[in-house]
Formats: sequence, C-alpha cells, structure tokens
Amino acid sequence: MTESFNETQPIYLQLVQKVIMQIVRGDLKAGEKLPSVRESGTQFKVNPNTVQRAYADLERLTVVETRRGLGTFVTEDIVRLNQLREQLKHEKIDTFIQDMKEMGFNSNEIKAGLYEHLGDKS
Amino acid sequence: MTESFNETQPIYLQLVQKVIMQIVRGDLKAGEKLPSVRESGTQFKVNPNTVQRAYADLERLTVVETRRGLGTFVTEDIVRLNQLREQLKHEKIDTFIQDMKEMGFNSNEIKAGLYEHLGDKS
Amino acid sequence: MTESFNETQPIYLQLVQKVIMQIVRGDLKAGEKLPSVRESGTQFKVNPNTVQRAYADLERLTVVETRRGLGTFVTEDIVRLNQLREQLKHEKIDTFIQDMKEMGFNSNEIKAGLYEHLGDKS
Amino acid sequence: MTESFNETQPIYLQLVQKVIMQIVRGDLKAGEKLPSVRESGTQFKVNPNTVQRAYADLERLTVVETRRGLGTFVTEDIVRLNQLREQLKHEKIDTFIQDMKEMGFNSNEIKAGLYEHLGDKS
DNA sequence: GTGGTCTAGACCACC
DNA sequence: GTGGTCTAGACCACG
Repeated sequence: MTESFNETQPIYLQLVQKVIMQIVRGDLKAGEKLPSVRESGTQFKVNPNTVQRAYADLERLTVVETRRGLGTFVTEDIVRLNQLREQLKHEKIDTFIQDMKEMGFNSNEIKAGLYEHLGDKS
Repeated sequence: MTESFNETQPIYLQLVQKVIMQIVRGDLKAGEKLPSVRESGTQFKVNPNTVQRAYADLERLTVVETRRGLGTFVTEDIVRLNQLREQLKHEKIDTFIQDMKEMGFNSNEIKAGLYEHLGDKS
Repeated sequence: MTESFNETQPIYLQLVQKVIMQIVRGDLKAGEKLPSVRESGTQFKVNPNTVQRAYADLERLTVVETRRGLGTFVTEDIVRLNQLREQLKHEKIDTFIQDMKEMGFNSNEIKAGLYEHLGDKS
Repeated sequence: MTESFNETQPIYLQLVQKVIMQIVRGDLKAGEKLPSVRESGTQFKVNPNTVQRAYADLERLTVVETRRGLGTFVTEDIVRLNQLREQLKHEKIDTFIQDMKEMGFNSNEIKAGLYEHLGDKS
C-alpha cells in the first residue's frame, strides 16, 4: 500500500492532514504514541525533516505533544479531541456547501446530489 | 472585492479554478471572450505570463479556445460545458463524502450534518 | 469541409505547402489561375495579408507568377514543375528514412513497416 | 556537434522531440536521469525555464517523472516506452504515406522510391 | 490589439 | 543540489 502524495500541496501539510484524520477516526487514540519521525520517514519515503515539520505543526494545533526522549503522542485532552472532530466536521460541511453554491447549485440540488451519491455507496 | 491568492497553491492553478468557476456558474458564457492576459494580469496584480500559463492549461482542458490575434474565448461546445459542470459536481460530492467517511461519519450523520448547515443559510 | 490549421506552424507556411501540394498533385495545372488573395482569405478564414504572404513565398520559389491586375498563376515552366515534384519526392523519402533511422529502425524494419501500412490501404 | 534550433518551431517543443528521440533510440534508458534543467540550459544555450517547460510537457506525456529535489527521470514503465516507440513509428509511416499519396504517388511508386533511397545508404 | 515564446534573474520547497 | 513558480521585460506572428 504505497500511498502517494499530491503534487501541488506541500508534503508536510498532507502528512498533517493524514495524522489528524487518523486521530479523528480513532485509529490513533488519546495518549497513543505516533511513529517516530524516522519510522514515518521510511514508511512514507519522505525525508525525516518533512515528518518533523508536520509533527511541529500538529503540536502547534495542540493535538499532539512531544515528550523529550520518548516520542510524539496524541494529546490526552479528550475534550480537545472531541472539539477537533466537531470543528473539522463543521468546516468540511461549510466549505462543501459554499463550494456547491459557488458553482450555482441551490440547497435542493445539493441535497439531491448528495442522496444520489450516498445511495450507491452507503 | 480585491480577492487575493492562496499561499500553498500556485497562482496559475488558482486562476484556472477561478475561471472554471466563472464558467460553471454561468458568469462566463459559451463563446464569451476572456479578458486578455495583460488585462487579467493588471487586474489580479500578477504577471501576464502567469495568466498565460493559466489560459494554456484551460485550453488543454478544452474549456477555452484561443484564436490567433483575437483573444481567448470560452468554448462554444455546450456539451463540453455541461459535462464540465456535472463532472465538477460529482467530484465535489464524492470527495466530500469520502472525507466525511474517513473522519468516521456514516451516511446518516453526513445527511444530518448537511441539513443542519443548510437550515441556517438556504 | 472546414480545414483547420496547425498551431505551431505559421499559417502562411501551411498555405504555401497546401498550394504546392495542389500543384504537384495536378489539381492546379501549369498556367492555371490561383484564387485571389481575397477569395482564399474568405475560404480559409484567414486574413488576406496572410494569403498574400504565402503567394509571395510561392513566387520566390518560382512556382507561381503574379501578373499585375490579372492575378496569380501557376508557372508555365513545365520543366520547373516536374523538377519540383521530383525534388519534393526525394526530400520526403530522405527525411522519412532519416527520421526512422534516428528512431533506431534499420532498412528492413522500415520496409516491413511500410508494407504493413500499405497493405491496409493500398 | 553543436546542434542548433529550428526557427519556426518553439524551442521547448524541439527539446521535447529531442528527448523523445533519445528515449526511443535507447540513448536514454528506463529510469535514467535526465540532465538538470540548468545543465541542459547551459548545454543547449537556452534558458533553464525553456528546458523546464519541455520537461513539464514530457511529464504530461508520461514519458518522464520528476522527483522532488532529485531530478527528472525517464519513466520506469517499460510498457509505456515500447508503446511510445510503436506509436511514433506508426505515426511517421502513416504521415509519410499520406503525404506521398497527397503528392499523387501510388503504393508502387512509394515502394520503388523507398527502395531506391535505401539502396544508396542501407 | 491579441496570444506565444524566450530570457534573466529571483525565491521557494525539498533532499 | 533538484524542480517549480513568478516577475519584468522583450520580441514575434497574427489580425
């Protein structure tokens, strides 16, 4: 499963997204240890520096904490994690609606389109 | 309304998106002339070359045509334009659903979330 | 039958080629009158200036003559026309062979490839 | 052997052709690194941007891949490379035959002409 | 006036 | 070091 990266978006930002997704999905739980920068680096075939940068960003977002000599861990702050999940959900929905309206679709068309697509694969 | 440009995405790609949106929304109709590369350049405060690059991409996507010495025009091929609109709609919806499911939401949660947000602003 | 033009090659050169082809094929015979620049212009939807330039080139190649107030005519010099035909034939074949060899094909492969293609459509 | 550039064709397209030829001939093998845009630039006495444009085109044709910070490489996809060679061969032969027929030569004359020329130099 | 190409030189992200 | 993007300014062909 060699996942590849988008071309126009910086790799470290894609890594940030990837980790956030894992946390929100629950693949990475509160307090759990993230792979080391070296591990991640070899796994995704990117430079450890790039991983490091992504982890730094994640720390700035207060979703992970790094403990010296131990590694990087998902925050224990469950409130923060729930908040993160809700926040991302609202953002995603909002930008989706905004994009669709920018394309000239009204609320009903959006609902209809969504139903159609959920029908096939729900 | 001086819209500015994103940092992470190349300007010329943002221009491509912008024009596609204008076409899909109907602000630019089939056969209509786009502003010249120089005009667009001064309007968006970017170099004409950058606009040129965007227009070249748009031509490769067969949504515009350039006529030597005359200018760049939205394609007259209405079928193509409708296809473009449908294609973008499906892509948007698909990636939205995929993203939401990646975050661990099921179909019903997605629908509910959407309704909630459409309620406020439909 | 709206014939279109290549993008990278100047239109007037493509016109030159077109006329030469008509002469070599015999569609335009020795002494025959070419359409006026205006006629050609409207027919091919190009500027008369462009046609004019093509005709000037053809005159420089001594395959047409322009007579003031009368129009542009294929040269009466039949020797020149035969020479033209032979010259073009040899040039075409030579560059074809050269191109194929540049691509790494040897004489036998070239012959074989040609037979194959002539088989379908001879 | 300082090869120079044609006047009527854009330099970057001539570069594209040149590289494709090198690949088809086997001078550049699957996975091999192309010279950097700066190297090529100085070698051919053109601006690195021009080389860059050619490389971008080649990537769009999926005959090369660029790896961030590493360089530009001939694709490892050997199937693609063989397809490329076959495709170019057929195109060359087809346009050759078409051109010759346009000039009024029939299949036998084409074959005869080819044999004549191959005789001298095969 | 239009788009298309090219140069020179700069800055960025990535390795 | 690599490719990718951008600017400023130039020249060309075409209408």
